[in-house]
Amino acid sequence: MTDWKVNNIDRWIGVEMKLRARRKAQRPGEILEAAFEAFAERGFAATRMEDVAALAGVTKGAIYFYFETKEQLFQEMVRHYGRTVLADAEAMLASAKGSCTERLRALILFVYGRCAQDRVGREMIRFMVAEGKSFPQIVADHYSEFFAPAMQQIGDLLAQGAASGEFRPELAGKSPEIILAPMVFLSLMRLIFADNLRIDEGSYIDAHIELMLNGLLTSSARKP
Amino acid sequence: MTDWKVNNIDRWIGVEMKLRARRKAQRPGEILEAAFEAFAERGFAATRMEDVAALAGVTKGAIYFYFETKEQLFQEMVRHYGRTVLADAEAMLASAKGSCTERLRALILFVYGRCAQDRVGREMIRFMVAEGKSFPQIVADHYSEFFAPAMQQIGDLLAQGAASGEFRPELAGKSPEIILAPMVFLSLMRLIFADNLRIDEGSYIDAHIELMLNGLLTSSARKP
Amino acid sequence: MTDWKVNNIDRWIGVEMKLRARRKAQRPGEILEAAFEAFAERGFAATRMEDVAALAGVTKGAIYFYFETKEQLFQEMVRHYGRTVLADAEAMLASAKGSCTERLRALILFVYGRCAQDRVGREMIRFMVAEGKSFPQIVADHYSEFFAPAMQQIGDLLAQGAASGEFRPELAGKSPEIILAPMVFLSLMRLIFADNLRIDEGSYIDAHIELMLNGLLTSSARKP
Amino acid sequence: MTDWKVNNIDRWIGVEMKLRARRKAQRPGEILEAAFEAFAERGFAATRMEDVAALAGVTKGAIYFYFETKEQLFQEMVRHYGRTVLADAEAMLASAKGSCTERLRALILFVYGRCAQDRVGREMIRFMVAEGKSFPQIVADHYSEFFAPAMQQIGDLLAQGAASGEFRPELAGKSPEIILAPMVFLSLMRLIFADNLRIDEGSYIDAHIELMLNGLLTSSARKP
DNA sequence: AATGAATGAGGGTTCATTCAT
DNA sequence: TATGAATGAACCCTCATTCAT
Repeated sequence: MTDWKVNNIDRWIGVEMKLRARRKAQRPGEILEAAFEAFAERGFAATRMEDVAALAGVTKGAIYFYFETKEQLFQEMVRHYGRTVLADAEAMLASAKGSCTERLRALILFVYGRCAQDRVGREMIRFMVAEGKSFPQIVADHYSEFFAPAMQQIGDLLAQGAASGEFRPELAGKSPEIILAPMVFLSLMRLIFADNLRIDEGSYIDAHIELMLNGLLTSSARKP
Repeated sequence: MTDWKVNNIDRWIGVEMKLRARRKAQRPGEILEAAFEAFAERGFAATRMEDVAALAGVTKGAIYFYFETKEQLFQEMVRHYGRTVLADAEAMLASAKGSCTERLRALILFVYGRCAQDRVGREMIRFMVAEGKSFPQIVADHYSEFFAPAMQQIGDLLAQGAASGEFRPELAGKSPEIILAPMVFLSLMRLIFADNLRIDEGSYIDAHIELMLNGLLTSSARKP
Repeated sequence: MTDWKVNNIDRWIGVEMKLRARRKAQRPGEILEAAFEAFAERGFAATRMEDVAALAGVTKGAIYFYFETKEQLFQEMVRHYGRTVLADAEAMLASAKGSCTERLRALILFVYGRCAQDRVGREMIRFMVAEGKSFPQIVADHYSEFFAPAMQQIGDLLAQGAASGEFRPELAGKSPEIILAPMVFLSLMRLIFADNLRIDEGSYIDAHIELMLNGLLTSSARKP
Repeated sequence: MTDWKVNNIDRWIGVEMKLRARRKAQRPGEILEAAFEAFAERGFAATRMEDVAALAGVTKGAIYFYFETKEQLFQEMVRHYGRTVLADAEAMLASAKGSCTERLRALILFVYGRCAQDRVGREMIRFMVAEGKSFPQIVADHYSEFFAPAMQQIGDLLAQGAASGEFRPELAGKSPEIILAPMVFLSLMRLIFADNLRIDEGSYIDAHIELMLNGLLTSSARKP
């Protein structure tokens, strides 16, 4: 056996091991991605483990090495994709400067980017609507981890604006959800009508912001 | 044989006949109702024909006397419950009087009653979101029969208001969807969070209307 | 009420009653015909009672007024269509005149007409082959009522021919079935290949008869 | 732990491994065999996949790992069992020596062995008769792959015999099917009457051959 | 770690049969 | 007599899950 061969085998083994190790570490993530695509496409009940496996490039059995059941796979997938949103929103808001008007405008734009324009955020809504009844834990988590804090943040911002005289106090105190509603509405329309929806997103967002600010601002805070 | 027996048999026969005839004529409707409840509860794929049958008080086989397949049952159910909404909206709008402001307020309140507060309307949204990809025809129908005309109506009303000087023209022309968005948002939250949602509907609707009108109205049209 | 009306009603009733009476008497036969067509087309198991009913111009329930079960309907149908064949053969043979050669020729031609060219006779073979295992009684009946006596008849005729010096005795005594085999073979090919079978029936029958007689006849009985 | 145990475990593992590997490779064949038995016994429609599975020693689901549908299972089974027959006939005929008379005698005997005495060949006829209308492709295949070439072969042999002066030309040219008909007839009788058929096969075959040759041969070719 | 053959429970659908009308 | 709505037992097929390899 020559040195040449030994060296090459060693090198091959090294490469192979790294590849396998990397693949091994990535497998769960790949499966979660595949699960997202599959469940988003056909819903929980109509998706077969084999669909997920095929998308992930593995076979059915491999999934069961990482996830106990189809239900657990779904739950972990939703949790995986639902994690990061809120933290970013808080960071964004904390670093934002300027008047409450400017910060509200920035917040709305930020959430558009995260929830309406990002497909993942949109599909989360679909999962909540379509499968929420079968997975109450997921819904509860989203409520306490995302929905309630988000409303709280907007409420706080509105209260600040009312205190500073920027926003009309009789509106700012009520139902902060209304501020974000048009964004969720757009997400929903995209979920339902997909490419058939003919809405110019730019002007939709502009109209949304202008209408809200127009309605919220006190006379003195308005531009002349 | 006593009078008692004769009378009771007669009565029984009479009742029975009426019941039979009545039930037979009502069967399809009863099955559609049961299908609505079952599909709304668990989604299309996870609902068994036996669930529907049990809810309708018949056996599995009986459903197939009226509906060819599970898919057809679902489609006819959605069509059945989706039919009447728009006609009413048109009638309402045609008969409405007063300024555009008043008519817009009336329209929003009407749609709340029909889509957000009525469970059927709400579940229709769920069907669109959850099963739309598997039933594109249903989605297409709802787009052309409900969504597009509804947007058209609101757009017309806004244009009238702009022409009459009631609404700010730079807002009235854009994205009429935004006007209704908070209503759809409320429906969606109810679909997802059900009884966990702590929103006072009355003040939510008030805030919605006030904010929208505040945003839309020209300075001269505002109340002093 | 006028005479005119009375007379016409009477006449109508009379006609109607006759029609109904005639129909009533014909119903079982019509159903048996329908059963023959349906069972011949798709086999016993794959034929639905509704198929039979539709062909007979009645509804499913009506069949059960005349026949207890699907099995009984099938059995009575086979019995109905299997009845008449043998009696005719005997009559034919009894009245036939001439040499054994001529009578054999006549017998073969007769059976061709009854079994190979007649669709009913052909389909009987299909029923025996396809459903015989599930209806052993039918098979047993056909064996004792048709097959065995028919073979007996041919055997007798062959024996007569051997005794009279027309037929070679070493062949005439054995396996009379062989004489009729080509006819059954033709039936079978028609059952299987239907219209795809390109066989000239006339020359087939001629060849059959000539070959058999050639084989059977003694040198002295042959035509010069 | 004793040697005894070690040895036995080893042996068990070895046997088991071989069994598994062997069984896996044999599964499709085993299922086809089971399908043959089941479909031959009860017909296509009346046979349940569970029957086939039980005969094959697996469960229902396993069959669907190898065959898409019941229809495909049936078709592949028929194709599987229908394959080899004709090739052998050609080989046999090519290698046969002697006069046309001798070769015809050999051919008839060969086909008896393959079609009448072999149960598989017999049941093929049943499948054609009973299920041919539902599986026209199978029938077409058998016509072009088996029936037509077989008739061609016999026709050729008869023509040779006529050319060589062995066979009477006026018979040899017509309907070669007649030569084989008694064999098919015997198959058919066995299919229908099974064990109730009292025919001595040996003398039946003798009679068949003698009668045919007697009919075919020219005076000069006959034995004195 | 991964494969994939195999299981078995379950669901959609069919259809022989019944029975009130 | 005849209808046809309804039943309920099967049957075909699917698919989550397991496990020997």
